[in-house]
Amino acid sequence: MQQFHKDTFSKITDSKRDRIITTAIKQFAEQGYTATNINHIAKQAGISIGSLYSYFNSKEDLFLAMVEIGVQLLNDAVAELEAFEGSFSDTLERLLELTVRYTKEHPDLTKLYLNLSTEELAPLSERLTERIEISFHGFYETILKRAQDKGEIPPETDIAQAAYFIDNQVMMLQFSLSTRYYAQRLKKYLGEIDQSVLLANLKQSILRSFDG
Amino acid sequence: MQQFHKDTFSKITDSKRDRIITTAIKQFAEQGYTATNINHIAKQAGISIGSLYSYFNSKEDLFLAMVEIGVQLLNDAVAELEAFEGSFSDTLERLLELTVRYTKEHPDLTKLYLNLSTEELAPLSERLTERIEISFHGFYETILKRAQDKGEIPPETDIAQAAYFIDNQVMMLQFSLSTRYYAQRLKKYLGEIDQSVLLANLKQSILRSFDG
Amino acid sequence: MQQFHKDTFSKITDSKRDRIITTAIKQFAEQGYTATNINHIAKQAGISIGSLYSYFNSKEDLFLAMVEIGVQLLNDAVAELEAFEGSFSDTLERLLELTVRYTKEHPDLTKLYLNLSTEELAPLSERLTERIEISFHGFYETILKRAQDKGEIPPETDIAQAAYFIDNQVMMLQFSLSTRYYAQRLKKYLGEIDQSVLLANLKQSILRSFDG
Amino acid sequence: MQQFHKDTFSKITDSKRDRIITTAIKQFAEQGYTATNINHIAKQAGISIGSLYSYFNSKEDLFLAMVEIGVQLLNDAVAELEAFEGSFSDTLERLLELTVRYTKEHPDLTKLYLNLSTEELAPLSERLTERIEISFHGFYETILKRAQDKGEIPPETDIAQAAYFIDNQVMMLQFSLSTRYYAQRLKKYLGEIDQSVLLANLKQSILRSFDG
DNA sequence: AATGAATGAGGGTTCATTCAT
DNA sequence: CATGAATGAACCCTCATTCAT
Repeated sequence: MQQFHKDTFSKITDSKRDRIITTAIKQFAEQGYTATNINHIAKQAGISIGSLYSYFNSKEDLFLAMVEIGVQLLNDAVAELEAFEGSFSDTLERLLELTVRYTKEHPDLTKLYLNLSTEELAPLSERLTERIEISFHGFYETILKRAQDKGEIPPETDIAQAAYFIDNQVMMLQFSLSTRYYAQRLKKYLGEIDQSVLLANLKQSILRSFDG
Repeated sequence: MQQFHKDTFSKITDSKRDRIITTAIKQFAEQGYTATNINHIAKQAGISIGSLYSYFNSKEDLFLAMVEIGVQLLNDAVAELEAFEGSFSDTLERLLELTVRYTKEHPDLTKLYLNLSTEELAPLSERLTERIEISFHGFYETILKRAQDKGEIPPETDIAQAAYFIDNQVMMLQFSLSTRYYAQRLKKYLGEIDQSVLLANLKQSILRSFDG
Repeated sequence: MQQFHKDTFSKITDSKRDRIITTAIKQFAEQGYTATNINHIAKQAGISIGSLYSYFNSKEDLFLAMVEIGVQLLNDAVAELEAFEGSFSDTLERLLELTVRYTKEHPDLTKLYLNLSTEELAPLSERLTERIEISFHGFYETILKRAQDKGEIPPETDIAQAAYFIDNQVMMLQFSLSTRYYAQRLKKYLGEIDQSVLLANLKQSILRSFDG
Repeated sequence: MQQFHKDTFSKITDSKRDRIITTAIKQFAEQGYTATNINHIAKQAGISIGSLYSYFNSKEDLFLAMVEIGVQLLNDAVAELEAFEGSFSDTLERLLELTVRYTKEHPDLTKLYLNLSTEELAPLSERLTERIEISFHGFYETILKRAQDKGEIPPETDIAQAAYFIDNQVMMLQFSLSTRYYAQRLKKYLGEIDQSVLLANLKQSILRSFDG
């Protein structure tokens, strides 16, 4: 599988690598791909531009490498959750809590993801196709199938579609928790709502949508 | 209320205005705000840069004017729907159909909207705050209240939250219908699904979420 | 003798002509020739750009016409003074007073003149050569010759040079009274000096320079 | 104390730095601030625009840096003169000679200075306020005080004003020696005068202005 | 005569990438 | 390997001038 960074990037000190990652992700997240200045990233990360180019072949690769890191983080978190054995309702609750925690810990990654989903970056996102979103997708199918087996949701439920609808809500939740625009939109709809109430209601709404 | 174009823009021929609007929206939608070249827009629209700047004070204003046009179009469509008097289920069906139609007719506007929601453009979107999204917001509350009055949904339903969750699904639907990234995501979840099936299922899922 | 405005400029209403003159002189004076925008002048003067170009062939001509008007104003003031029959000392005093009055009434004209003297505008100033500065030059020679005849200054005084040195001081006085830079310079040298004291001392200094 | 160039400008080869300085000063001097094209300066100095912008943050800074260099040159020259211990008359003579020499060696710097004094550049000149003109100002006061102590000029002489009047003449001399406009003006007053005669007369005129 | 929309070359500045040290 | 100076195409925007109405 292709990698977006050169081998040298694996060999540098953790501290330097972290500085680059943190800085680059932040800049790309906040300014978008085109408006972000690679030279500024290097300067702010305390390395030379030459070095940056010895770790990544181009701006594009740097960007994709950063996205990949974000995806990996999410993958790890979800994998942890997949092991959880509880009722469907509890799993859903944990999923939402995890989503909130992940998004609050890494708000820049969600912004980055939103940027990536933009038409401007479709050519870039296509270079990522195989790797991205595997995580949640598989997870949803797993827990839904399990719930179906346990009779928690009706046997006639179309699992793929259910997974898709749930993911829609989860994604919008992420956006709402990390970007100004969607936060503002949420506020317009719900005012200064308590987060736990929102999560509880979202869970109930999802659960109910399986009834019938 | 503030306007983003200069008065001169109202005075030019419809054909010229349409060429500018179509070209500008397309470029901004496909390339994003920063990567879009104002001079290219002018050339492609068949006018001089000087003229473009006599219609709009800046790239920013041009962009916002284009977004406003998109919002207006959506407002008009929704207003039409608001007059419809049918069952909640039928109204929902019409809403989804309208969404599909609008999105397919104006895929660039949805892309534009996605761009606008990006953190990079938060400063711009804040210049629009009052105007945008009013349309759907009010519409949802109206039809939900009406449904509640008619006993089609439970009296204890939190209308604001229901509206928000529905809008989440509708927005994701729009993105899925107009941007490569979300289309790809939908395909990963659902394969080459028939659109009418998707809509029917989405409607059922939403309706069920009110039961309980 | 060449004129810098077209005939049409003579035919418009006084009010319109005055508005143009006031606005143009102010802009040129404050922003310099190159940085001044002709279209802005037209707008601010309440006329169309087309009209402006029907009065003047070019930006250059407009500028020169404005300078010419300033020179004419000064000529008139000096001519009035030339008729004065008093002692050399009194004449000098009146000259300085006149200079102050003229400069305070028309600070923009002095700024304009300073701009004109700049190397950038040498090609323009050369188009004015015959007309400009005639006024003061002749005036100085006249009063100095008169003073020499009356025995107020020594017969061996080189009148041309004396005139030149006096004009130097008068010009610097004008600059000091109308431009920020020279006002600041004066303040550095003399602090918050009373103007009448400055004038009195300048007169004395000039008078003394003839003694010996 | 603030500096107008970036650190990089100090690190380049002398030859390159000199080429930039010479070219920039010449262009600014001859065309004025606004009409000067930064890209032309770069090209003529044999460097890229990008490089120029890596030495200076903006056109404004480049301009101010050039002015500062001129001021420094003058400061150095004056400092040299301040050490001279001779009669007041001899000192004055040396001052005028120095002025002539400096102005002929660096005619562009005087033109630059004239530009700077223009109202258009008042905002820029204010960024320089503390540094500029200190040189001559202090020098005049020093030599005048010394002359007063030695009884060469009357004890009641107002030194600040005398300094100011002398500087006026010295500045006009500089302008006359380096700019077309003031050279032309001098010619109108004095014809094709021998320079040494002019200097001698100016010195006498100044000296006489202290008698009484 | 008056208008002001239209033009497009030109200007200050940025930034991804290269390469000599 | 690391550095950061150097490059120059490209971008947003301005403005003197023209010309159809």
